[in-house]
Amino acid sequence: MTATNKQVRRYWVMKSEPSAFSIDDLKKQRKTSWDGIRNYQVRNLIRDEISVGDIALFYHSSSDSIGVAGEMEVISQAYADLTQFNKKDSHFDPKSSKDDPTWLCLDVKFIEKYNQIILLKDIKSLPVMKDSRLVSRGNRLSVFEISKEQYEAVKALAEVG
DNA sequence: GCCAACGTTGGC
DNA sequence: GCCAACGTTGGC
Repeated sequence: MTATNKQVRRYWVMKSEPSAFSIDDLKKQRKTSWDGIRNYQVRNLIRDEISVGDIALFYHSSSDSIGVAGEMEVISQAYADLTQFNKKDSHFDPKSSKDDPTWLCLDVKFIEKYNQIILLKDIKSLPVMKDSRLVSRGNRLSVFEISKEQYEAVKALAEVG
């Protein structure tokens, strides 16, 4: 066993409607289970691609100020999302079984809330974001990857304020 | 396995 | 609240 198993940190965007769960909610709770994912592409991403230690931008969608509200860190691997088994939960999935759960979630912890939301319209003006899902119309993935350069460009917008 | 209909997402 | 985009479902 050599000490060369350190992974390169990857960067993600995770979307949430702030009326359901916002950066302020995460700040208060310090960490949360990012559950309710009901899209196969996103499930496969969190299962196969996202690692503990990765960074995710917290994106507020469908709200008065659409954009990136802050940052969080992934603190667990993917595991079974319990809401799929709860009949009273809006994410209940009658086709899923406990032996072979269809849906997964993972845990994230609060890192930072930006002083102001980095608005989508400002993100769109960054050349480095041109081909990102973040600015593409009709992007329905609630979790997707961005490059380190893109992450840094967005973060720089938060710092100039 | 194709593809039209349907349902949901999400920016405006 | 509208509607375009697009993932999912279901009939064939």
